[in-house]
Formats: sequence, C-alpha cells, structure tokens
Amino acid sequence: MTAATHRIPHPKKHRELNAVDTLVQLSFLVQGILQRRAAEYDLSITQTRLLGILRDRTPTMNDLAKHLVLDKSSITGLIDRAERRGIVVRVPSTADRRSVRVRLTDEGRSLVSRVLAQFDSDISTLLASLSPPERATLSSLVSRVLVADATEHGVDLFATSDKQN
Amino acid sequence: MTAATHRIPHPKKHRELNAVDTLVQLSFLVQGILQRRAAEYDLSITQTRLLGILRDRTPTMNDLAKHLVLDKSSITGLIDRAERRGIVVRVPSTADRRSVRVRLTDEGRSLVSRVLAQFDSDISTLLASLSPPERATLSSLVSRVLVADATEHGVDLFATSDKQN
DNA sequence: TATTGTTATACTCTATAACTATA
DNA sequence: TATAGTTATAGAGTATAACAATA
Repeated sequence: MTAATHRIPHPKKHRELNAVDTLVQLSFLVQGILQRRAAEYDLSITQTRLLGILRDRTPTMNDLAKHLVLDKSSITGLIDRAERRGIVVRVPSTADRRSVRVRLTDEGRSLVSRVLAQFDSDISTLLASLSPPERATLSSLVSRVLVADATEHGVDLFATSDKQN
Repeated sequence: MTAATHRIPHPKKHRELNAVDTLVQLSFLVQGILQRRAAEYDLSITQTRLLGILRDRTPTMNDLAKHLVLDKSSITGLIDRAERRGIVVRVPSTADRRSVRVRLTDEGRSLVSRVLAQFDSDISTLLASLSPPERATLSSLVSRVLVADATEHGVDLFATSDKQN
C-alpha cells in the first residue's frame, strides 16, 4: 500500500489502484461520510454503533464491551453520556445483581432510526455510479470477505445473542 | 441499513446483506484492523495518516489541516505530539515567515514504512478468500466509486500538489 | 476467588475562541 | 484587513489500575 491512508494520494499520474489500496481508501471515505452525518445529530461513530446494537438487544455493560471491543470502563463513560442525554437507560439485571442492562429510550429509538436511515441514504448515493448488477457483484464479493473474516475469528455473523437476563 | 454499524448484526438468520450494509460493515472491519495494527506501533489512525501524507510531501500546517479535514489547532496538537516523539520536525518556511512546514525525520520515515507494509499485509490477508480475478473485479468496482466521489467533490484523485515553499 | 461495574487518573483527539506574527 | 499558526480551554473517547458489591 502506498498512499491509501490519506484522501489525496500518491503524486503519480493515474496509477493503478490495487484491491488493498482501494479498500483502505474506501473505508476512510465511508467512515468520513458516517462520521459527518452522525455529527449532525451530535453523535460520534461509537455512540451510533452503540445505539445500533441497542435497537434489538438489551445487553449488559459487559456485552457492550465485547461487541464494541472496548474496555468496560470505556463503556461506563459512553453510557454515562448517553444516559445524561436521555437516549438510553440503565436497568438493573434481575438474575445477577452485579450486572446492569442498557436499554434505548423512546427518544433513543427514534434518534437511531433517523440516523441509520440517513446512513443508508448516504451510502446509497455513494454507490449511485454502479449499476444494480454491479452493486450486486460488489455486495457479493464484500460479503465473502466479511464471512471469511468472521469465520476466521470464530464469530457467527448471524447469531442471535444476548439472551435476556 | 439495518445493523451494519455493529460487528455482530441483526438477529435474523442468514439474511441477505445489501451493498450498503456490506460496505459499512467492511469499513468498520478495515478500520478496526488498521487501528489495532497502528496501536502496536503506538500510533493512532490519524497519526498514521499524517505520516502517510508526509512520505512524499513537506506541507504546511494549513495544508495538513486541509488534507486531514481537521481544524488547524488540531494539527498543532498532532504535530506537537509527533515532534515530541521525534518522528517529524517543524521547519520554517522561507517564502512566508508566518508559515511552517512539517517534515518526516529518518525515524518517522522508517516507522511509516513499517506500519504501511503491515497494513498492506493485513488487508491482503483479509482478501485472501477472493481469487485474483475476483480481487481485480472488487478493485475495479471500488475504484469507480472512489473516482465518482472524488469527481463529485471536485477533487483530482491523482493531483500532484504542495509545491515546495 | 472470580466477575461486574464504577471511579480515579491520564492521555489522545478534536473543536472554538482569542491571540501573535506576519502579509 | 486577512492569513498562518499557537494557546487556552473544554469535552469525547479510550485505557490502566484500584476498588466495591456480588457470585
């Protein structure tokens, strides 16, 4: 990889971009789009991921730490700020009195729906230059990469988890 | 988009992933890989991007702010920390005595080479499940997305910029 | 003893506003 | 006046280590 870590790459005229470079550049492009959009709602990427997780789960702090690959003390701060803002609440776990579950409030649910809908629209726009069959090809290739990685790391991409309490 | 903002997505069995979802997930995956790898060298993604830019440029603080899309005060801090660490130096600009150019030190150059080589290797590994022609297809489709976006925003992806002083 | 979560602390990253020094 | 950069300040995000409560 030569210059894929910055948006305006190598000072060489019309060089061929390999799969590695394009993927890295794309990841910066996509993250930039998401980050700017989230910021319009006063959300960071991490907060948005958090809300996305909470849409169909009521995980413990520990579950969140695992999903987001963050230290549990980082989750404490993340939830503190989200709770202060009224988009999530801590609820005591009934089964284990040490643990705490985190739930979206109605306001949080509404917020995450709006943000993720915007994300969808933003990335769809980004892909507008590809034809539907091209998008399908892209999607299929990327899916294979995602599945291979998940398998590699022993993660079931489609698992239903976080059994209640 | 339903669940692409978190690594372990929707609790539905084997749902079809569309191009938007896969792209968003992929961007998180790639950024995670880069971030963890950079961290091994005590670098953030931003520091690594900075070093990547400096490999073939000696930009002013202002140039850096534009490339990284950050406020100039953020660049001050970024360069302060990098300079303290001995990987970059500030050099006075001869033409305009207000401005400052930033240059890699030998140590910085060596560091960025090692990190970017690792990035390359990491992302190559990620793509190992695709055949060479599939990688070429992926690369070509992603390139078109990148070029379309750059054109949309009036950026010449292949421009040579930052004329010295 | 081990696990869950919080607190104390420290550092990076980022922005806004006010400032200095040039131009 | 306008631009280049720094400083002061504030807040988010992150981690490590020590701690309390519970298992």
